[in-house]
Amino acid sequence: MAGGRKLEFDKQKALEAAMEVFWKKGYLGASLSDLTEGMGINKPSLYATFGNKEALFEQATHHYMETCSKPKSEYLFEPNTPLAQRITNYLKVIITGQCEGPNPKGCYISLCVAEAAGEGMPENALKTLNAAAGYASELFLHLFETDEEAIALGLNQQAPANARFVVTLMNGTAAMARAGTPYDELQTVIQNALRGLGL
Amino acid sequence: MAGGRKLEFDKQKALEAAMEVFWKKGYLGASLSDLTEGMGINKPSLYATFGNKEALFEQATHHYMETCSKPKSEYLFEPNTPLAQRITNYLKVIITGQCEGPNPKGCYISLCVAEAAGEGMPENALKTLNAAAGYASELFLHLFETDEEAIALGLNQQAPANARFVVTLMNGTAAMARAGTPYDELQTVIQNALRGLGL
DNA sequence: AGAGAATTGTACCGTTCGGTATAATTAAGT
DNA sequence: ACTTAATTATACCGAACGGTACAATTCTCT
Repeated sequence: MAGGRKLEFDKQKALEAAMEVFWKKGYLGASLSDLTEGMGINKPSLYATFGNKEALFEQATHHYMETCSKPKSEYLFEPNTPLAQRITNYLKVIITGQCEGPNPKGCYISLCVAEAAGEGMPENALKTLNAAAGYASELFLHLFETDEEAIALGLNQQAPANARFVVTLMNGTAAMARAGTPYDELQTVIQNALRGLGL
Repeated sequence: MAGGRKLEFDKQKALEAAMEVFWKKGYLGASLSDLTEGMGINKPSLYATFGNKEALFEQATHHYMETCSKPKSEYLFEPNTPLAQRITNYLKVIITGQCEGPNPKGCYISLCVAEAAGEGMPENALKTLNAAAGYASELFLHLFETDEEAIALGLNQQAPANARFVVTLMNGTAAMARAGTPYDELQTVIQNALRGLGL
């Protein structure tokens, strides 16, 4: 036995960088040159560490869901907080993530799903993407179906439609953010959304 | 003097086909092979007739706005029709266009704007695209600021925010439609949208 | 019929694409 | 020190990219 040369880069940092490249360019739009440059490594290192472009995309997508998407859902289930306030807090942090910070504008998933409809995306990347795309819908469906206050307000009666409305709006804010709309202008749609839900 | 060989294809039909290719693939995502195949012509014919890929995109975008986008706005200004009904009719035909018919799913402009944020789009294509992207916002801004019933309802007081809400939602339905959501499921957001506006 | 103008198909240009073979490095274990 | 395992950089692969030169074809006008 004998251990070889050490990795000269941080695997997590490289994955984070790959996520940002896909977030900015999409899957097909991100070239290997874009990726290796953003990650600060060479092609052979990329292939040895992550497999290939498709496998890297799957890992980057998983990383996005775990670090950027899922953590924000806690705002929806904060105890001792009215439903309207929870949804407001959630949408605020979602829109903030779409408009501000060091990451690219918009939503990683929304962008890649739009890209995927044009065909040319490999099979496993598609599967990973579709699984991620369903997360927000199921989140709000679960909220409207099981939350005590949501039931009291009757939001559970049309839970699928209500969930679709919120998810549709979040896809819309992602598109607007990507087009350059700043947070201050986009944040106002939250009030309209709450009214649209009857809150 | 002397006229040469006749064009063997219908220029308008070819432009229509190019529009569909860009609608499905985006600007960068549409290769010349995609375009020539969809249009049924060869590359030299394409370059002789439309200039180059960028010029073809500008003409296809213009064609989209004139034939798909602008005609639908008449629903917003139909006389002797309540505002809520006009907006409902407009959104219904918009969502129908995003979900059904022979064209690709979603919105041509919304897709290309999302693509443009990833850089790599040439300058003139960007300018054409940004001009087209502002159309819907200005349309609803004008509606909420000048429509008699809108003013009576106070929608003119926050016309920019109300217009942004509707445009955001339409970008959202475009994303949902592109992801495969059928018309029947998407149409329900119209009611939420009207409530969100206070109608 | 013949000359000139325009469109056609084919074949090609340099560049970039995703992916890899190879050889030079760097480390650990004996 | 020496072997072995792992990572590095360079250079390359066939294919596809946007775009074009060229010759053959098809037309109008004289």
